[in-house]
Amino acid sequence: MCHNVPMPTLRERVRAELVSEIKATAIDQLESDNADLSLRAIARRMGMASSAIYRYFPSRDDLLTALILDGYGALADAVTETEAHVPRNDLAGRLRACANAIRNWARDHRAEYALLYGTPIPGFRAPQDTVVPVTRLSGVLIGILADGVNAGVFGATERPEDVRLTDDLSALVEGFAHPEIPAGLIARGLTAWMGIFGAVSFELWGHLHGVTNDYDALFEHHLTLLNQLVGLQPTPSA
Amino acid sequence: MCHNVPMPTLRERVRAELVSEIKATAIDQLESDNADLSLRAIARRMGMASSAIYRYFPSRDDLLTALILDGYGALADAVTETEAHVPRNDLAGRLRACANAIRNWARDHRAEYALLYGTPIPGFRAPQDTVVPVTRLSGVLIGILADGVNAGVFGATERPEDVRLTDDLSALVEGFAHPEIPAGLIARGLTAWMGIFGAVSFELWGHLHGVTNDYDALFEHHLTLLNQLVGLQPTPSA
DNA sequence: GTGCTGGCAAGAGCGCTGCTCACTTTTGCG
DNA sequence: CGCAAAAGTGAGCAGCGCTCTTGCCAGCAC
Repeated sequence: MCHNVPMPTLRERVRAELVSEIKATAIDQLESDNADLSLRAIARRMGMASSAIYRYFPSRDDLLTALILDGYGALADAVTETEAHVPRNDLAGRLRACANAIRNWARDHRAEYALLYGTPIPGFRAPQDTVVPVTRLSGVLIGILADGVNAGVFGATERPEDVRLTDDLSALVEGFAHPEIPAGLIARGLTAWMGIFGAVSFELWGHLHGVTNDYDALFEHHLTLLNQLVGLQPTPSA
Repeated sequence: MCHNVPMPTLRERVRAELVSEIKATAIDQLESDNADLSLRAIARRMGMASSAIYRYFPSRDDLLTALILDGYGALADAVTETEAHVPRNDLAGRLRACANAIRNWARDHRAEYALLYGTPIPGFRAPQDTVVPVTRLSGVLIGILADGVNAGVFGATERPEDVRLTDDLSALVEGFAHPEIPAGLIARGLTAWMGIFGAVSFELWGHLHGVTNDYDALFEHHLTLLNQLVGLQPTPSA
């Protein structure tokens, strides 16, 4: 009865191994074929009976939900890792790094990005489970804004706006950011945030086809505009 | 052999009727159930054999393509119609009207919006066919920018940027807009455009859940920010 | 009016899917 | 070693997209 002691049985270890192999195969199938994933195809590729999959995932939607959860985590990892390498006082650079990390991760994991930020086809995507990694991701942006408030970057230009945020978000901001971030600045951050994901989705879904061939340059310029929209200077110190 | 004379045979008329009834049933099914559309279900609901559908649409993807095409047209209609009711010199109001028309249409046609701007699941979405209504939609934005250039609204503040647009887009701009629109302004318009669709998608796909309960206010403020980003004053004359 | 032809509908059928269930095999603990 | 729990199997059900054969029936030539 080793309850909370993380001593995995060999059974449990091989089970976890198989679980992640199933997920890897699923992502591989999603990524290669643009078709939707098929449990039977996964089982076929893994050399096991299709019914055996159900020992590990009770349904196809549960597999998808697991993939979505992993995806949010992986994206948050990529963003935090990239953003951490930027000097803390280079606020604009940090936002750029976040946006580029999101874009690069999305381009490298098209299918997963589609799962996260594409059409939420079925009825799953349990919000209770995804809230943790999503909070982790948005926390990076909030951290940038908080540091900017601390540094007095936005100071005089910002005036309170009429956007009412939920108590959840207010609590989240309070939890993440030590200083108080004015609601107007949060709103500007949201505009930038939605602009980033809008641009990434537009690029990936082909809505920029025929607009430009240099997606990198467009995105860079996009970020410049968004940076000055939230009130961040290109390079404050360097 | 009434070739180009639009004299529809009674056969052709009832056929067109049935085609649009199939499409309506498909959209209804997509809208009510959040499931993906099933030709058999459509046939079942219309009281006909499933194989009969194939007389009108050679495949399920062709039906989807037709729906996407109609969707782009309907969205372009809604936007142009709404934008036309705004005084021509109220450039910011026209952009607001476009954005609100997009958002309202998306909220009223969730499934169709998902088809247009969600995950492009299969391999279809023939770009050759969708280019016309898409051009019609983007032309509205270009028209606003062109009128702004004519009025000298953006004048001094705009400097050339390093975003290289495709020849296609340049030709499109030339075709639509009589004056020359600087590439930097086009880029700003694109940022606003992607910001609008990003916000609409975020709202519809539930990514603003727990952020705010007042989506209207957030979107309005979002538009204010985007308007001042492209350099449009709230109300230039009124 | 009769015969024919071409579009329309129906239904069986193929291979695929998610999923269930009865069953056998394997595994690891007591 | 014995045995229960877990893992894996294969048949089977209902649904799907799609095809093919069959039959129906309106409209035109004569």
